[in-house]
Amino acid sequence: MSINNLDPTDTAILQLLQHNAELSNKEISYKLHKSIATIHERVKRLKEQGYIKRIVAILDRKKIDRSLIAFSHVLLNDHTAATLDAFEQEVVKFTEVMECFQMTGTFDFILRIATSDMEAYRLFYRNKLATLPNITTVQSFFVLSETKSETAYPL
Amino acid sequence: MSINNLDPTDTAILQLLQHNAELSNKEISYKLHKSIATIHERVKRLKEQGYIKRIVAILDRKKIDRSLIAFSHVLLNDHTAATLDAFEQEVVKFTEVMECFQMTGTFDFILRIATSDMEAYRLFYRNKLATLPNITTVQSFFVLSETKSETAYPL
DNA sequence: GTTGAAAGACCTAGTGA
DNA sequence: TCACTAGGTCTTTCAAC
Repeated sequence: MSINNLDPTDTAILQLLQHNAELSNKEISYKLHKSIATIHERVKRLKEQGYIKRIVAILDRKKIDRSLIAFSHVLLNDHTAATLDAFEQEVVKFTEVMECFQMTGTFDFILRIATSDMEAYRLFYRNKLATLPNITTVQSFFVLSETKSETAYPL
Repeated sequence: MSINNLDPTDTAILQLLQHNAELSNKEISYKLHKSIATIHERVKRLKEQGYIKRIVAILDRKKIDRSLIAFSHVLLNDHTAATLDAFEQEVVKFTEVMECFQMTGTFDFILRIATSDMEAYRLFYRNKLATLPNITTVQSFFVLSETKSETAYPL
């Protein structure tokens, strides 16, 4: 449940793999002054126990035509479980929706939307998001520039 | 520059690796009905050309004591280049700041903050974020639940 | 751009310390 | 946890198509 299950070696391994999962067990063992067998065992356990959810390739979104990122704040008509569930169930199906969080505060959801450009966002908004039932308001904010974008948590 | 440089094989490789970068060239070659050498060559090129920025381990943030995610909207006093640059330069140093985007609209930056709990967020806010110069307002929104969180862009 | 083959590196499980 | 072993798999290169 907690980070307290992890000793300094586990933590160091996670730290390394968060930044570069192409490191071989051999390279990690060298960096951490441990045997290959130890690293192999640790990594296997960290995956089995779910600390490492998956290993993925991070792409340059500008090179694959996803230059525009928008954050959209969605407010629903009512907050019954049925309405919330129905919205979540539908919105996650849209491929433009990279993330969906239910929030505290003055609105219900934050969506992170990735599209090629403003026109593509407009089409997404008109033809997909705005067609969902029970939406009161959608407020959209657009990313001008990305100052920091990190997938690795400090440990 | 564009996705148009990519043929269907490249696209398929990126699609696979975005979801699971542990796939071997052999497994990919089997899935795509190509030779191992071809896949090897393609992946190498996709990395060299920057389509694949890096391969990383995605951790379960709740297991490593980063249960609370906040989105913070920051408005600065003025919008001179010097003020914007100074803010960016300092805010990215905070390890709690996972992402920082400069935005269009009614505020200047969106930060995604990861902390262990509300008390840790309070400390971050009081001792780090609020100490930066030229901040007019900070509005914070907290994640109740994560409905979707995807690193893979559709291709 | 693609292929098969071949050498070398790596992974993985097992043993014993 | 470590060192060592050994079989199997994967990576990487290259000549050839």
